[in-house]
Amino acid sequence: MPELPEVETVVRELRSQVIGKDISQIVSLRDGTVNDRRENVSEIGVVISVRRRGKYIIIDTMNDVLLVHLRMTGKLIYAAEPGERSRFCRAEIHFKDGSLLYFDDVRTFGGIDILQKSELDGALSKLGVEPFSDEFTPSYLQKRMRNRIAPVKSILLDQREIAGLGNIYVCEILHRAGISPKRSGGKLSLEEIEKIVKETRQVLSEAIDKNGTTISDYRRVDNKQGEFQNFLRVYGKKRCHCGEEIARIKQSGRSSYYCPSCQK
DNA sequence: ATTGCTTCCTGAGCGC
DNA sequence: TGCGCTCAGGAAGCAA
Repeated sequence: MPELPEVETVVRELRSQVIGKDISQIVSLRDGTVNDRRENVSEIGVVISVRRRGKYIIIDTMNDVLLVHLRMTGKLIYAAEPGERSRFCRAEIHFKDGSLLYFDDVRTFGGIDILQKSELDGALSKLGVEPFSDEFTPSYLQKRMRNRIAPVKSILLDQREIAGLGNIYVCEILHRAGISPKRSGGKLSLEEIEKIVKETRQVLSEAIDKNGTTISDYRRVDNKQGEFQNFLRVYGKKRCHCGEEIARIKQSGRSSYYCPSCQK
């Protein structure tokens, strides 16, 4: 499930593959995957830059902008020339030099929006702070947690509060911070909030260094897997390093893994 | 304003 | 071998 480290890995790899290339066409192989929201449909143009905001991939071109979200099972796979499509290929981005990006997506939740540059800010306006920005401080998080009765797990997953965290990394962050996912956000001490901020940056940095976590579908642009799945401490685990059995509970429809002994 | 549930989708894994 | 069931979950939409 691509979260910030996986999307960041894809963005870095896309930069080295597609910047400077001229888009010839975008082929939609399934209704709903590609959404062209421009008023005037014309040449998209050369790729100027590739960026990330939360879990969104932003591909800036000369004339427009492509906003890609991988959701659960989306992948962007580079090929120097057209070959056999995967069974789950939903779209293709073709370049004038003959190379292309396949957009594969088993569960079809992901998509590619083609926007006018002026629409981009609006499309991203609801997203909260970036974990690596200066705005993500204990004081910011404390304000967002204040008086909240919702579990800290749910608040950290909310993209309007912090952009980029998903189920796997929130489980890992709370485990490293020693905080139970069941705790109400409003009941956390400043010291605990400081730990969350520190461990968020730490876990995400380590995961980016390992090119993300491949549990099932996530792949890099060259179709390789990430390696951080080998360093997970709690997500999908049976036993904690302390010897205690890892507990698994459902919180708003998602699995939370935690160690009842290490996380209070 | 906050919260939590439902929905979208399809493959994998499991019991029988 | 194959059927039916459950599970995985990001985020929008909606109801309370």
